[in-house]
Amino acid sequence: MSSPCLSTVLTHANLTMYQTGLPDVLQHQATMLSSISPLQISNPAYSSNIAGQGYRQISPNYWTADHVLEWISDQVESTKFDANTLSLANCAMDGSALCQMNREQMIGIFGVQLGPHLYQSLQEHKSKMPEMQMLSGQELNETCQLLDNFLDNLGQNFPLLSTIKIGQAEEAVNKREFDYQDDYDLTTLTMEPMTPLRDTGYLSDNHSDSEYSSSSNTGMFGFPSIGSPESGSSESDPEFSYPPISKVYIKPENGESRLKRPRGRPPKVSREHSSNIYDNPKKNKHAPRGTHLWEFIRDILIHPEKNQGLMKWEDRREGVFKFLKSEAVAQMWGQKKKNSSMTYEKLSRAMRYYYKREILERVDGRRLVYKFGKNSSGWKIEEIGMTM
DNA sequence: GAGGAGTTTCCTGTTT
DNA sequence: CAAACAGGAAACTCCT
Repeated sequence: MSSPCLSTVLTHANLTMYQTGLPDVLQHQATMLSSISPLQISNPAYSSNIAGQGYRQISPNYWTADHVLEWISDQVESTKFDANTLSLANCAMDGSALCQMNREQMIGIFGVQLGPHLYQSLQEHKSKMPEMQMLSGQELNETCQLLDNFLDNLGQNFPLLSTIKIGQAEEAVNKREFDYQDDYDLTTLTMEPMTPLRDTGYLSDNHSDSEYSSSSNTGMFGFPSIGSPESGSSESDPEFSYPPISKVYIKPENGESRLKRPRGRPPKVSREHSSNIYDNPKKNKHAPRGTHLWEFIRDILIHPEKNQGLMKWEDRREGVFKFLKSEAVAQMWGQKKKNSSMTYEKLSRAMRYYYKREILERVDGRRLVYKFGKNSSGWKIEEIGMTM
């Protein structure tokens, strides 16, 4: 995925966000928002995604990565800038990251032509939303607190959710049980029937009802960071972010039961219950095209705010990296692919396929360590345009 | 509808 | 001994 046409990807991102994603989001919001206070709803980070109104009504600080893309797209159009010369990896950031950049950095990233224009535009947007700028500290804190409580409650039914840490909220909220880095440990989780994670290897059969039925996503992380809620942030991944609140899939609509099989080889149906794992009519387990594992991994690595101790660079220049929380990363990948039974075991198999394609290189003798290969892109400091 | 890409799942064996 | 690694095989979805 070296450098796809920006406009194509932007279009894709918007499609994903506003067409594909919206019904889900709305549905899920309808379900969830009753438990969320008006404050949360008034939080621009929320409303933006609920309404899909784009970045204009929102302070740049709260732009999601999709908003940023949308904004860049508009600026590209208005300046008649040739988007093909833009690296999408450079656009993969959310509003808060964007706002931290000074003019020179923007020029460095977006070039002398587009950079100043973007900077100017950003300042204008900022000045239009002064009150939004004030919405930090306490209000954000309260929001996070509410989310915290909300998740606590939710966590009673959905154990994994209680392990979620709200992206940037970590600064605003006391760490406590949210602290993903410290507390998140899949091995300690009890997978209730609804979260059919199997750490024990290949006892794979009973994803049965749970995995493919209504509360299917419950075993996943479920939260966007406040700064980049449920939106995309990279070229490869319009949806990339810490995942949105777990979607609570309610029911098949209008009886249109699509018996969609999950992706990949079906889990063995023998051992315990060979129930209808495909009974669930609603889930399409396949993520949109353009979502590749290596890009997902790369995006975690190049976005420290999203990394949160999941992975680290061993050798930044050489592209050597290490999984620190392998199962957590696998869970996130699974969340992204709407597959709650993803494990590091499976993820690593996919990683190994990259050796052949030279997207990754083998690092012998080091566990959980991989290296980007010559057919990967978007991770080098020069490509990204800023130091991490 | 065929075929390819990119996984996902399962499995057996090996290495750390 | 457990966890990670390796890689074959089959199955699956999405896309062209």
